[in-house]
Amino acid sequence: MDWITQFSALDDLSPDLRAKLILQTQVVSVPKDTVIFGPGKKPDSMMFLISGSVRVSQLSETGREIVLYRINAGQSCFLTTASLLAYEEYTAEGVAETDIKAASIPRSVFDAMVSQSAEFRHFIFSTYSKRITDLFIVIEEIAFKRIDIRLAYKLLELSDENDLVAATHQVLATELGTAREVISRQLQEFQRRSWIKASRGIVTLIDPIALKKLSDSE
Amino acid sequence: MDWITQFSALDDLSPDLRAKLILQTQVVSVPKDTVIFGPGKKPDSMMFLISGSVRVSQLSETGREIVLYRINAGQSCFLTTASLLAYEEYTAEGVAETDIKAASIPRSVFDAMVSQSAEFRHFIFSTYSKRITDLFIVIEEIAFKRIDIRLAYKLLELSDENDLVAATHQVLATELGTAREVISRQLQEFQRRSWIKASRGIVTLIDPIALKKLSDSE
DNA sequence: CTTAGCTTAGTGATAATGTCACCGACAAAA
DNA sequence: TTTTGTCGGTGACATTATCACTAAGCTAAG
Repeated sequence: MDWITQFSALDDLSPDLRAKLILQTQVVSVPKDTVIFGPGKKPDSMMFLISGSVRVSQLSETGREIVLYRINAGQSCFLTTASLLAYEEYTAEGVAETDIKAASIPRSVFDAMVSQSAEFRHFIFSTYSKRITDLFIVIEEIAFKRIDIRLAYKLLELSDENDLVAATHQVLATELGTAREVISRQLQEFQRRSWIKASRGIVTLIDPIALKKLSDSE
Repeated sequence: MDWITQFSALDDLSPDLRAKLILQTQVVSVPKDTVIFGPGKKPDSMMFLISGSVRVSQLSETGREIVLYRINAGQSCFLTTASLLAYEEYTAEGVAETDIKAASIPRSVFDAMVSQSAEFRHFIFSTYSKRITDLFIVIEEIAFKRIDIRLAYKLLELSDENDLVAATHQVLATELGTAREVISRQLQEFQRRSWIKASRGIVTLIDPIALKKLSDSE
């Protein structure tokens, strides 16, 4: 199966370039929880994610952590790209959140594709642009938004079709870059208002409307 | 005078591409304090900064603001690039901190250069990479570092050869994404310890060594 | 089944940071 | 010289972070 079909942004790639790209890349599988890159672990090729998701977070010296964004299927991992192109060191870490499949693209092939295909260029620059937007949003939120608003938003984001959030307080704290105790206390407050029901490792949303209202209140 | 000489990363550009680039770009002058791009103000071309500096900051709905990074001479402004390439809307704002000169590059010329020159590609990707690193650092600092440490660092960064910092408390607050009162109180504490002398619009560093020591303390 | 050991969550005390409302000091312009 | 706007100071209070500890729930080994 041709992995490029997963990348709708590359639909318009010319047949010969498409063939060339497939020929020169390799599909790799990586098990869940693998550290793809991080401090002291340089990626060895550029990754285009075919299935699964990768969580990218920033680590602090003090052991705290904040989730920056996620790479989903059909997106390229711009940190592996940037890391290989610009020889910069990053302090961020990328971890496979699920078992993943990715196309591994050598530097030289990447460079050739950028040179030869306007579609490929557009895809790459769009990816960069999207990530930068994500980072801007993270900055705005941690700098200016109240933690209860951010938590309400995150609960809605992480909830499944049954309004369940399978996450420990610590995981939620990491998502928002705060401390576990802060999350525990906020969840107690939400529970007191009957917006959620908290149990070990699971948060049940009872009143998602109320949470939505809070998360929207600037 | 050939503006490309200001961009050492483009030294290796081939003579014909260099000539082409100069021919197809326009050098523009922009006075200090001009808003180059921002919410509701899209840039109309990509900018390569020849002289001066541009301050890029993120605005919040509540009127607060945080400085994300600066573009200096010899660097390209990747937000104008990203904005024109990816049609994304950004909430960040770019302001000329000084009178500036910049090379204005049309989209089509940019695309052609990326296609035809490996050196140009490298320059562009390096710029992107550098900015992302800057944003990572900002996130780490606002999420995990104490404000006194960040302020000490910023004072050292902004001080001139006479250990003077020409900035109001409000400006320092914006640099760090915090409130003026917080800065006022921290400066009072620094002054109490005889590390600085504060007067209207000016901070004099009396003991930069002590400030350095604080800013280095994890 | 029971208990030991680990993970997860709860709590009080205190520190650090942010917010609000206001005041006074200073400086440039009228 | 008066007015006006910018800048900085302050108290009261709210929010968030940190620290040290306890307790509760889950799992697996004895």
